[in-house]
Amino acid sequence: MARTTERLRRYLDDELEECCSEDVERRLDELETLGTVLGTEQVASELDVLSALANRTRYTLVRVLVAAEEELCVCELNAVVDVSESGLSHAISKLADAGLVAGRKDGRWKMYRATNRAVALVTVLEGSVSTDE
Amino acid sequence: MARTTERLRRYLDDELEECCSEDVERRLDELETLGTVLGTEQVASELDVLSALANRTRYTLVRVLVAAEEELCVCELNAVVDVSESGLSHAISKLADAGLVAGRKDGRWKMYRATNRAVALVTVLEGSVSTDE
DNA sequence: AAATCACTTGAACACAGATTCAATTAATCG
DNA sequence: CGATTAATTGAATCTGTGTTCAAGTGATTT
Repeated sequence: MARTTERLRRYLDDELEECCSEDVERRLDELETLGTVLGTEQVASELDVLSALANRTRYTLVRVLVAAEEELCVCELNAVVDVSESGLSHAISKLADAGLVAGRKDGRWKMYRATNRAVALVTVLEGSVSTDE
Repeated sequence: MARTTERLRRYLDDELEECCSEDVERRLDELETLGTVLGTEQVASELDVLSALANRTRYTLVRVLVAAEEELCVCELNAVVDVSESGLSHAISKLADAGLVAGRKDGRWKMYRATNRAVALVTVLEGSVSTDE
């Protein structure tokens, strides 16, 4: 961090014609603030969502459920991904924890649907990735 | 897959009063279609973006750059995350590959800014995670 | 031009995460 | 009720990813 502060000071020297240690302190504070505008808890929660989506199996499940626009049975989902029954269950469980899918029991079958959160994220991702690149 | 198909058949039996093997075939096709509406390449690209974001260090960098609404020097970014200089560089590199940040060299300093893609994703994530839960 | 500086790259290691197998729960069927 | 079925859970394993250390690049300063 000492190393970092030195370099930052030199940068600020460059940037703002002249610069005193107060300026460095102030800038460090500003940067600190940028990082903590939203609580750690919120960020942790967002990271959970991202981690849940960042996997081929799970992202495929979410994409299918969003595209389906209806709830699907676990046994149907089994047909779209290439993992064991158990692997599928683990995947769904992680998605449910992240609030990306929601389940409902119907007799001996279990139905899952995509949540609004999932729809919003998939939509933005599709749009963003297809347009600018 | 044989196992899967059997179960799916029983489910469809349950669902549609009666059901023949054609129905099962058709449903399998429908599910297949749902998964492949958008190309594999597109999905791979979306997964790259998600993987890039799904990490505390990298997500923090993106959040800070989005919040800053201006380009920041690497030496400034070094002050907001807790990794080595090298670790920071690797992180930025992965974000750049995913099209989430873009860099510009300015003399001996290097400046990075968040891309539109990053702004869109962070915005939706913040909104989605704070609102419905 | 040698030295310093800002940043990047590659290799190595250590840890986390994804998948599977085996066992378990909750529900229906005979 | 015992058996079968759908789905879940936990333990174990194996792969992949994040981080660091050491070395390298390109720019700037003296």
